[in-house]
Amino acid sequence: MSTPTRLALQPAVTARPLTGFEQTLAGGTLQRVEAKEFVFVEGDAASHVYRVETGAVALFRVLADGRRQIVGFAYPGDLIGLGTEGEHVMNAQAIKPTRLRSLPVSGLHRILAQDPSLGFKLYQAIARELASARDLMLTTGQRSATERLVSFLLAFSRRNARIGQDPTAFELPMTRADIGDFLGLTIETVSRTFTKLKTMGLIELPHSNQVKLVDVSALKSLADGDDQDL
Amino acid sequence: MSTPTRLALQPAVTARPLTGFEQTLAGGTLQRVEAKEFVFVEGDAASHVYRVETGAVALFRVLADGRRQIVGFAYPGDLIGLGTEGEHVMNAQAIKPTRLRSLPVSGLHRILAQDPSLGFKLYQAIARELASARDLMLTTGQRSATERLVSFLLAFSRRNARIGQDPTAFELPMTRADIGDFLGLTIETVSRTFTKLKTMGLIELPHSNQVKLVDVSALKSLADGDDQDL
DNA sequence: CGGAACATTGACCCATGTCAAGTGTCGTGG
DNA sequence: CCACGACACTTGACATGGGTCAATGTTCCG
Repeated sequence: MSTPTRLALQPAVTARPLTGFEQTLAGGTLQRVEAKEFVFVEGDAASHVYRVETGAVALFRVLADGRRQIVGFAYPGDLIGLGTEGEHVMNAQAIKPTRLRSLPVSGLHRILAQDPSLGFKLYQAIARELASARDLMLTTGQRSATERLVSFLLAFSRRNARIGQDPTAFELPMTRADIGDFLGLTIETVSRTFTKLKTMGLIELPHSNQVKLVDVSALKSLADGDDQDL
Repeated sequence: MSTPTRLALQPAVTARPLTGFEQTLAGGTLQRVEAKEFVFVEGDAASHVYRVETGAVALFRVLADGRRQIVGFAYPGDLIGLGTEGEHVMNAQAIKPTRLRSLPVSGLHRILAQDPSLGFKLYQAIARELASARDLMLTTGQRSATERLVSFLLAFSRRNARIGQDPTAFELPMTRADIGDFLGLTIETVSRTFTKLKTMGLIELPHSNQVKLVDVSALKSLADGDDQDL
């Protein structure tokens, strides 16, 4: 699990941008985290909230026997560390070189006192987070490896569309192992499923981390069920 | 899926009691729902928040091919309908005769204006909800049928302990099908796993819905990984 | 150039899904 | 009070998707 270079602290929760909160956070401290460095680990005191500026962070828990469940990835604009008070229940580890802006929770409380509407905004932010957690449950719950991986790729595509980037070609910041631990599959199954989609002509893989969606509608019908955010 | 007797409306989210909010809700309208009746369905306008007084409610989504993913059960004291604005993304169906107290969302907003701290309370309530959704992901993600079912039973046990009831004997309000759709297993696997636990002498099943935990520590070690709330 | 980390591929096996009876249990109507 | 039907649960036999173990390929970086 590599060197847990702890950096800071707070309960784990991703969330979409949060206007109003934004300005405040803009004043926060900017920090760099190398790939594989931890932002915080389970049990750390929950003292800061972070916004990812560049890079990507994985949020996960580890079971007693070492299996790892990634509960989400945080990309630029996402918040991590929102959630419980007290101790972190989650680990947050950068999966590539990442810049974060942090705000101490104490500061958050100060702002809350000044701007009462912030509480409601936090509530909305975390509600969105909950929705995406439930989407993952849906994805993970009773679907086949192919359905899971395709849902994952389509979620990526949607995210790209939202931020104005090419929804049919993107670079995956995470390894097969990360994807597997996110979707509840093994590395091998993830790999085989990628190969299968490639063979079916639905995607192309110029490099193992670069995905091109060739037949989006076929992919959509493969994903079948609902699936939304992730 | 039986008669969808719609009753009311709001996005789906369970949550633990919520002091302060409590009094307000106490003034809400009390209503009865029969087993299998719907409190709200996907697509309904999200107009009310409910607190379960007695009974139990299942929250679920349905995939295109008919598979059903239950994302949570709401028991007495739990709130449902907190979450998104707009339309429900979830179905809420009583699994036994249930009494609910409801508060229109408009009322919620009015109170929010008067009591700004409520926003933060809502935030905390939903954060707890998120934590339990993530626990379910953990349970569902990469664990065996036995681990899943045992985690489920232990979560029930913990809930009972919390509300001052016997943590070693309880009645399950839901069917095997419900449990299966919650844990991502088939009815048959759920049934077989119950039988297996019984054969191993870890539980007793006086009736199929009545569970007695005989060897809790053995069960705990079977559940292995973390698991918390559910 | 060499080694480490990641990814792919193959062969095999097992847990769980699927299909199909069969067995309670409960409520209703005769 | 019994008989029937509906439903939920259990159990068995079989099929299969994906996990496991192992070998090989590829990419990247020192």
